[in-house]
Amino acid sequence: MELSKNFIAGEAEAKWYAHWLEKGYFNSTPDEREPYTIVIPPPNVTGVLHMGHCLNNTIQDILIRRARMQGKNACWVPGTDHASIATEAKVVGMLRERGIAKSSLTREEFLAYAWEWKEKYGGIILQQLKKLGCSLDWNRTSFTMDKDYYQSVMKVFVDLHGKGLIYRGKRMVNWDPVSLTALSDEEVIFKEVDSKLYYVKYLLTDKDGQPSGAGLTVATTRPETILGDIAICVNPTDERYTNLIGKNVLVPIINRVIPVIADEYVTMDFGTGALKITPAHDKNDNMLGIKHNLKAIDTLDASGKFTAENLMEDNPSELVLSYVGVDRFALRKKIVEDISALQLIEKTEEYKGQVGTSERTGAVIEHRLSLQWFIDMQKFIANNPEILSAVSDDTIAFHPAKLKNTYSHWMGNIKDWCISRQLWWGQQIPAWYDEAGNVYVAESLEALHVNQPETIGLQLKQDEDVLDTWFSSWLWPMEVFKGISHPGNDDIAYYYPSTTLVTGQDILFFWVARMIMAGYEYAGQRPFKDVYFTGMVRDKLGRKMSKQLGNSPDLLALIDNYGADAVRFGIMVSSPAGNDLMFDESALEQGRNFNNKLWNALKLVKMWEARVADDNDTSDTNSFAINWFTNRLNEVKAEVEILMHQFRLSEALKTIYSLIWDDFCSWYLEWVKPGFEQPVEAAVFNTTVAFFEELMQLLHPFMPFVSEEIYHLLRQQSTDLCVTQNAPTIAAAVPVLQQGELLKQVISALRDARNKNQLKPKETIQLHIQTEDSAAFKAIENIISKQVNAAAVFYTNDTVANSIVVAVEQNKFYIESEQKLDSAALKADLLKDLAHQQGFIASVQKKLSNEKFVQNAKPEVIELERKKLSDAAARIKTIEEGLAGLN
RNA sequence: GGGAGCAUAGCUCAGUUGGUUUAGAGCAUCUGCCUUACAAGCAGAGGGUCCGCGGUUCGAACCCGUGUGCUCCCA
Repeated sequence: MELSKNFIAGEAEAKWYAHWLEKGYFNSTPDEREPYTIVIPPPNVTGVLHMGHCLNNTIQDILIRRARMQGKNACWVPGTDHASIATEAKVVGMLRERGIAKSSLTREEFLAYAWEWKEKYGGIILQQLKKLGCSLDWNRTSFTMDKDYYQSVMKVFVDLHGKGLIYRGKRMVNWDPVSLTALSDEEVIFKEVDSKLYYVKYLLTDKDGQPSGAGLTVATTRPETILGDIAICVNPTDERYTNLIGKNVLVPIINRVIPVIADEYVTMDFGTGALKITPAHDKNDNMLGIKHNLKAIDTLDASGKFTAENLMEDNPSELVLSYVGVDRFALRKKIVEDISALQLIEKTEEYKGQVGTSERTGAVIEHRLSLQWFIDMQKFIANNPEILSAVSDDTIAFHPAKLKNTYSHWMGNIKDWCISRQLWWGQQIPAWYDEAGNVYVAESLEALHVNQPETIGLQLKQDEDVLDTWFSSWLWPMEVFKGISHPGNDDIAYYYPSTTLVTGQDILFFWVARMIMAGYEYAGQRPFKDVYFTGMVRDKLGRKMSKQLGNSPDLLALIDNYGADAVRFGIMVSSPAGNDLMFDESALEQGRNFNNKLWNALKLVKMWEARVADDNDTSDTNSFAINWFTNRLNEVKAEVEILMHQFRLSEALKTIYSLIWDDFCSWYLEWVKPGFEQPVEAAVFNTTVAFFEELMQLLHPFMPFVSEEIYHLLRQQSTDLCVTQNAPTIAAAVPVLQQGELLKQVISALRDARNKNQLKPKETIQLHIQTEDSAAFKAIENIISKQVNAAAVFYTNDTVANSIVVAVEQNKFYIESEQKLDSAALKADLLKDLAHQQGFIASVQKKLSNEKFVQNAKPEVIELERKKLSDAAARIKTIEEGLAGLN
């Protein structure tokens, strides 16, 4: 069969993926084998595959394919997340383009559009994962809004509510005035922005409440909230203000009389040391407001526009009423102007401050008081102390382990989790209100009527809000096996807890921590044994990938250009565990070149097929080569096993790459390669094919397509590589490996000497070997002469005059050639080496002559130093002989 | 403001309880080769104040202190 010039990735990918699916290799059902379970971090249902997914899922596929080849029952569960905020934003955007406003729709109409959108775009991302070669059990595809899943979320809400872990409360929340919803702390991104610090004067009042002329200056970045001020706060130890504590001041424009109070919270050296308190619009102010029992006056509505609704007690002036409906940023300007007109702005300073923005819409968030549902996290953790201990004692092992600190630090400072979102797309909160405002919680209205018959006949209205997306995805490792909706079923009993979770560091708190919480609360055990955290994929300049920068490559185009295996190789070879990854397309090129290298090695072996010798003779040289590679392969298999166990995937791949490219192709194949059109020994051919198969097996989890293709082209196979079980690893024989290393060193040193002396590759040499072990060299002299282009090999006990001398360990090699040697260059080279050796020997001698070293160091260390000394001395002797021979 | 981490070749990174030749790999660079598997290749080479300073030790890239620079998380 004629093989194409290069490996054609696209054809192999389509062919093998379809074949694997048809054979059902990726499907798993419980049996007597040990399970190896991974649940995919569910991507957003309407998302498309990006580099982060590529990294993440390649890693998962490597782990799951390797487990499958190790005889485990490998189960990798796919699925998607309904992603309430992101998806709703997309649907709203789509409707806007069609000229439909969300506000003109009923909830049911909107949800119909959303489902339509989901049916159309949902799952595209899953198709893309197939392109990457991901071996997911597609029969198990889950979605966080599937009927059972939805019901399990309801069940958990009701359960936690019943346990007193969920409460409803008016709290200060992060409010996104664009999407009109509360955000959890984790959804707020702090950005540094240039703003201004305004110094505003509040006039002191006399006994009659009239302005006394004197004033108190407050520095603020948010003058638009001034009309909600309820107090001025100073530090009680601040001598500048002690006489003012207890006095009253007037709020500019609205002329509300407010007190000056004292609290240690206030930093004396920020601004003027006096802080205005606006409990409705700032978290810290709110905290102070509660402490000092102050009223909160809300002056901004849900969309961040001014409202006078709560100002009626202040008899608002026409000026104040003119602000109604003005957006917060315009309002800031207006109020500054108006206070300025009252001559109450003392000065303005430039200020760099941190501003919270919404992760989804980018809008500057407001702190806003609103009625939300919360989970009492302290209590939750107190009920399940394993949430903390499991991570600290490695019951759940984090890779890299440094994230354990981050986890425990976060857990130690945990805040209650706001789980309600003012959206429609998602699980609607299962709470109903009667006309009197009483709240009833139940899995459904029917359930409510059954549980609390007194509610029958009441006018009930369900809570408008939905639950935070993470309130459903924290159940993922259980509910993909229907562990919540159908407790105790065969799947959950077999697959849970899952083996490894692979996810991004950025969702450690959002998701990983909460799955651990849910795992202990609802399954009574850890949700996974190991967590492998990936870093962020950045571009080669270290920038985050973003649409604005346009530095986010189109993954499918990359797969088309380089092939899926090359993409997998490229992303894995440059991905240190847990660190950010600088993505560079040249890594993919390396992957494609590797494919090609494999392909060419295959072509060589296939060429031999027609020329296998009839007899069964095997030369000593070839026996040596085979024996060496057998052991080298065993050595690397053991190394890879350790690396995989430590989740050092990138290093495992590099190790395999080097084994194939360097040891197999550059050394082994060259050693056993017959001369032009010469027959190949039967043993060489058969063993080489077997080696090649083992190499493909080792590589398969990383590069599944090219390995499967080559495996089948090597010879007729009875099964597929994808499910071929690994043979147990055999310990390598060290002496054979050492001999191989010596041979490589000799060849490299001789080639280097040839190169330095500008001997043309085609020019043959006479090689003289001076060694104490000529028998060892006789077995491999054919390899040496082939590799360094020697016409003849001699053994000698003496220096060979007018030759290039090369020393490797205790052995000396003399190169004789027709070409005249450049003795000056040779001499310079030898002198340089001599100086290096002498420097080295001096440092070793210094160590050995140090009595304290000899007394304290371990015997084997001293022994080693002695060996270094004798090796170096021998080497110096050789160099000196070489120098003498040149003169 | 609080916490965590990082700094090794031009770039990206290894370097296991402190001792395995005065530090390794891949990529990039340079030199020579179109050698019948492979120029998407082959053979070789050069390149480092292990961030600075101080300390512990017989011995430090590794441990301790300190300074500098960077990154991330939290407020």
